Amino acid sequence: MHEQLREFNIDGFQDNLVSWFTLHQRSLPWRESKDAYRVWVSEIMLQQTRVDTVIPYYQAFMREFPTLEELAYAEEDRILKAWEGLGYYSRVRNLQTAARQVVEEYAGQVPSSLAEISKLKGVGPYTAGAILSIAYGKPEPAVDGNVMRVLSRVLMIDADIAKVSTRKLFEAILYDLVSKKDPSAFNQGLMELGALICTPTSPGCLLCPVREYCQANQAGIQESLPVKSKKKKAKAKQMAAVIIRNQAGEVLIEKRPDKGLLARMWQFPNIETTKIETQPKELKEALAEDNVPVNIGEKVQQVEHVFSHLIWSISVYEANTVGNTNFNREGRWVKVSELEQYPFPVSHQKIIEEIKRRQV
DNA sequence: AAATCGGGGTC
DNA sequence: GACCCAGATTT
Repeated sequence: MHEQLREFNIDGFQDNLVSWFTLHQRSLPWRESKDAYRVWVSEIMLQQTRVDTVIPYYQAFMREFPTLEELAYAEEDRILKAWEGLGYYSRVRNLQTAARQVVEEYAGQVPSSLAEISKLKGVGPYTAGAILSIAYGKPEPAVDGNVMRVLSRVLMIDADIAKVSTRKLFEAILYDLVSKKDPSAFNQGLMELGALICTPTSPGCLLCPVREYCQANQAGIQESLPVKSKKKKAKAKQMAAVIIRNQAGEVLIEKRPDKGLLARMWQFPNIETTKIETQPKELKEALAEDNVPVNIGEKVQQVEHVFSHLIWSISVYEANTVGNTNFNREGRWVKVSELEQYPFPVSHQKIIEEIKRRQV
């Protein structure tokens, strides 16, 4: 028994939590079935993403890719388009890689052992535990941000939840604490409690089904837990992007590199700059290098876009081709009406909106 | 262990 | 602005 659970009423805590979850759980689309593929997709989508944001994406995704096999062999632009606007796009590329793994190595059956499921691309400690407990009823810990907040308070633990070592501490505790009778309801109950009652600010302790077991509540310090170190703030990047039209009135788009930020999403040609004044000249030179001779026109838009670790400040210019072009990257000339077929990051969707505004 | 990787809701 | 969100991977 883990030392943090000495004198802790494990059975009472489990019973209250599972009963509360059974009675008060929200009706969510991924709770309609225990199918491992459906549970898996939902868990990947929910990583660092709110339930309300995920719901419409999940429903559309399951209509588009109803089975593991259909996802495994879909075109990459289709899966990125289905993820467009959700962020952390490597999630869906890893999900497809893993779906192929399951089809080819496990005959299409999502593995049910911790060792095997953990080998799947994009399936880390949390997701492995979530799928194993929810889809297969296995008593594995599933430690997400909700669970760390709830347990920090219940067991009055002040370790920094930003650290990996703290997540491991909670996993070790949960091996003893998780219900062996209903691991699915227990794990989902912990997360549901964190989402509905044991919230980051002003938790609803008066409504909490496990208040009698909560050491932080008894000490009156629930609002000061969990402890989490601050992350440093985002860095600003100045960019210049360009809407280039050819003589057919088409615009030039390109695919981003295979790795890194927004990998393999589409975008308008752009460069990083240091000075506003020289942006038109720098754009013209960069495009000439890529065999797209242009005349740069007016600046038509300023896009500010905030990521978690950086801020893009994009000046957007218009341009027209001069003579023949032979773009030496992965690019495409497309009609404005065709832009919506390609997956763009939100920052460049803002540019598309501006193009459409200026057309009407 | 720290940095990277999105986007949106909330206070 | 800062924080948070059913985190995983890379450096």
